[in-house]
Amino acid sequence: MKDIRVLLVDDHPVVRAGLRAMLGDFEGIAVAAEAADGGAALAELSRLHTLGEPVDVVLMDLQMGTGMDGVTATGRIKAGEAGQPAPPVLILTTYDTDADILAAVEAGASGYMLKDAPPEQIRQAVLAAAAGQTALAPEVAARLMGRIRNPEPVLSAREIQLLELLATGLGNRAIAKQLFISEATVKTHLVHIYGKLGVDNRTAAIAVASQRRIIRRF
Amino acid sequence: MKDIRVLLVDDHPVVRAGLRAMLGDFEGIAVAAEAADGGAALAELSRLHTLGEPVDVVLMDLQMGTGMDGVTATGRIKAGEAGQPAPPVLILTTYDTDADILAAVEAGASGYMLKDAPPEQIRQAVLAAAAGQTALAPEVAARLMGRIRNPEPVLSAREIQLLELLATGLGNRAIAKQLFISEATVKTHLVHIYGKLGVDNRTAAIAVASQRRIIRRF
DNA sequence: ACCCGGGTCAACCAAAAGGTTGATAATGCC
DNA sequence: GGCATTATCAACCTTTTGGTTGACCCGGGT
Repeated sequence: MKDIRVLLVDDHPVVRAGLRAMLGDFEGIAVAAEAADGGAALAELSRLHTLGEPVDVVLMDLQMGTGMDGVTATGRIKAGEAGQPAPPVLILTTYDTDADILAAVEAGASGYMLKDAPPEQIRQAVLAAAAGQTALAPEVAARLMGRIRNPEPVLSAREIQLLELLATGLGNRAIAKQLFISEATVKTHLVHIYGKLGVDNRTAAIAVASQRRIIRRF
Repeated sequence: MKDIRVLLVDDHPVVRAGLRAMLGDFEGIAVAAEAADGGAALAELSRLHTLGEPVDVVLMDLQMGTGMDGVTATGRIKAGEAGQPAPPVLILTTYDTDADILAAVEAGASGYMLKDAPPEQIRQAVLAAAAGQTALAPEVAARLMGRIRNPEPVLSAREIQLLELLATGLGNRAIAKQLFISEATVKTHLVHIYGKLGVDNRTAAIAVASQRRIIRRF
């Protein structure tokens, strides 16, 4: 049986070395190439494709220090930009926030693993991905289950808009002026936001909202 | 010449494998042991110390998923809890915010490197640490230089500590309890912080501080 | 010895934010 | 037509923050 050919995509040389060593120790898995960001990954895939040596699985980090991020790259790979058929993309990242997971799945990822997973788990995930199956880390699966059972309150567009101004440090009066509404309305919105986020002051609201990636992060 | 014996401390098996492979390729450096968190690191150091095989350098991550974090572990190593003389601790982490750097240096770290550094840079840092010198990543060094040239507002360590609690959404009373100081003192610190950052409320302070990478945010 | 900056605390007042109730209006859905 | 949701505003009150002044202690440097 031929080895499963893997493309590593991660901006950290240390992590790439670790995966190379780890995967190299496994039977039936070979590291075909590496890339430091999404753009390089697309280029590598194209190159290998035209060489007639397509990769079977892409192991992709989400946050790259510089260059194209993992979600974008996944989407473009799945769109066939690096040759058809597009290989399965297995996300291997550090964080497991709802927004990250959803974005990755929407982009077409066929798995989501965490970097602190034991080697055996990563091996299983690569095999599953190569076989066309999906592979979720237990932690990730558990979180999705919890979310389905108990869906978190959804903020309205207006509330998110307010939250963004809030995060810039504006006071209620300034926010009111920005949005052409009265200060009273701002306060009403804030009360609703606090309720939905489970907090009782603006700084905590910002902390929770940015942690859940409801608003942008710096 | 005897090899430099290194202890790896990182909660990610992947990263440990990467460092093991990377350092193993270098002449004069050998990985003596590994640990998945600060507690395990202390235990390993003690064990090796009593065996008469002390390590020469500790390569330590800052944020461990679970267990004792890197700053705490560094402090306790430097306090001699794992045998005297305490080995130099080289921080190898992902983020380079003022808060992280200051905490590490205060705990007694003799270097601060970033995980996306090229292998050669990491090698140099390990050699420097083993020789009793300090080793800062160029990015970190540049930031410190910029701060020296610029007499811009320099926040004290205490003020940064406050800022971090602030960003979690705590009120003044809660912050006071956390730091074992009075609410009056918290307010005094806040006024100073506002002055230095050029703002007049807590949310704006958080916005500015995270934008200037004084504190870290998700 | 002296001064200075950092950290600590207190008292006071003004301003802002938080919490509650209640009301109006537009929207979309069953 | 009713119903729920969202957005809007007001009045009222309590709590928290912000701003100021002044004070004490400690450690480092001139």
